[in-house]
This record gives sequence, C-alpha cells and structure tokens, in this order.
Amino acid sequence: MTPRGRGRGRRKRVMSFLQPCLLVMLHQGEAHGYSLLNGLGKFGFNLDRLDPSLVYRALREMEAADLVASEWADESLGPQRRVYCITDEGEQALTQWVADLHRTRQDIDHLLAAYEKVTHPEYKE
Amino acid sequence: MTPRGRGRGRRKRVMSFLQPCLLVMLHQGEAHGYSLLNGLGKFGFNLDRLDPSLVYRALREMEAADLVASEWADESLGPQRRVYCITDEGEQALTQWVADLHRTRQDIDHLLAAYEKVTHPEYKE
DNA sequence: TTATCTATTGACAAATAGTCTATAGCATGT
DNA sequence: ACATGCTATAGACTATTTGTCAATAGATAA
Repeated sequence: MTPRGRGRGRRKRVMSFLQPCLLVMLHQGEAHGYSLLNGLGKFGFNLDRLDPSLVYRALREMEAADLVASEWADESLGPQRRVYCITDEGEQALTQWVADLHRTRQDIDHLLAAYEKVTHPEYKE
Repeated sequence: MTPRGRGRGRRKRVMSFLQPCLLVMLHQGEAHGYSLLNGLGKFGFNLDRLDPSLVYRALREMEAADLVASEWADESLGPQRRVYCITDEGEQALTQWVADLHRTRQDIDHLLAAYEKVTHPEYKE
C-alpha cells in the first residue's frame, strides 16, 4: 500500500527552521512551492519525511504576514503553480532571523562547551 | 500590583533548549529545581521572562522519561526542595542531544552561509 | 482510463510551549 | 502577631506550533 512514505517517523524540529530556510531561498530568487520544497534538501531536511503541506502552509503564513508575495504563473505547462518572491518586509524579517540564528548558534556552542568541559576535564582545582 | 514581571513578551524558543540545558547542568552535578532555574541564565535564558513552572514541568517530564531521578531533601532549612540527579538513561539521552545540537549547529551555519553568499556576492558569472 | 507526477489546499489531531494561580515554609521588619 | 517577600514546587488551562491525512486537479505516460 505504501501510504505516503512521509511521516511515520518521530517528530523533529521542522518549522522552527523551515521559515528561515524558505526566506533564504526566496532571498536568492523567486520560486514556486514545489521547487522550494525540493530545495530544502540542501538545508538538512529529509525530503522523504517532510510533508509538503508544511511547506505550503509556511508559505501561506508568511504571505499573510507580508514576508512574501505570490501570484499564479500561467505557463500553461503542468498544473498551476504559485510563484513566490520575498518582500522588503521579508528581507527585514530575514535579517532578524539571521541575527537570532547567530545567537542561537552561540547558545548551542555554550551548551556544548559546558557539556564537554565536564566530559573531558583537563584540570581539577 | 506588578503581576509577575514574566511573560508578556513575545514567544521564543524555550523548551526546545530547556531540557538539554537542564540535563547538562545535572550532568555537572545534582541540584534542585530552583538552583537549576537560576543556572539557566548562563545558557542564554532571560530569567525575568522565564516562568519557573516551565522548568519544574520539564524536570517532571524528564523524570517521567527516566532521564533524571529525584528525592526530597530534608535539610529542614527553608521549604522542601526536590533534588534531581541525572540517570544513566539521561546521560545517553544527553549524548544524543549533543549530537543533534552539533547537527543543528551545522545546519545553522549552512543557512547563514547561504544567506551571506547572496548578500555579499564576490563574483557573478 | 488508469496510474503517476507535479502542485496546492484544507481539516484535524497531537505535541509543545506559555500564562496564571495556588500552595507552603521560612525570614525579616514593624 | 502580622504583612511582606523570597525560596520552592505544582496544577490547570490556553495558545501556538507541528504533524498527519486526505482531497483536488491538470498533465503525461502506459
């Protein structure tokens, strides 16, 4: 039966990272949902487990927040596809995301350092 | 009135990071909830906005998952405090967390690199 | 015409996170 | 004695975020 090979795995951080990844891709140039979905592979997502609806939903949410804008592309080739591009507000939001991610990175480093300090103690006063 | 200075801010990543931080602290040595709460400041948490109940809940959840164990300490000084220590299973889980965080760190680096590549293009073919 | 791939959407359920309030012992000041 | 405040923990309830599933629909290949 193979009921959609997706899902069925344990839950993982997805959304927390999904939106910024999409924004970065749109920052690089406009694209439609399906191509963005496939592009996520490069950002560490496992495409076999990633439900497309998450991506489309994220795009719609970002559009509602005016971070992206979209319109139907009528190339009369294949099904209709909605093409997204990033807005000025989206670029600003992305700048924020980037700053946040830098901070998150530092926090992670700090945590890893705290862990490794106890695991491999060089000195003990 | 000052209705508890906490909360009232916008939502932030908290829990996703809370459990590993607590585990790392317990990896360093046993402690009770309140001291762990205060220790979170070193991991980038804003203690004024962090609701203690999140910490206690996280501890209870980790105990339910056998990652930590606790007992009441009866020092007859101040209110009863529950002292937690990490279990073997908790250490294993922490190892996992650490590996995950390394991966997350790489993913963030990748994303930041992708962003900065377009922001400051050196070459354009 | 049936199946498959691209493409998008909507409804719903589960998990996670956040807020507020309650409890209770002890310490300090008045 | 009493109010206030700090340490310490717990519970209920809400909101938000994630994850799953199923539906729709055009195009293309068998």
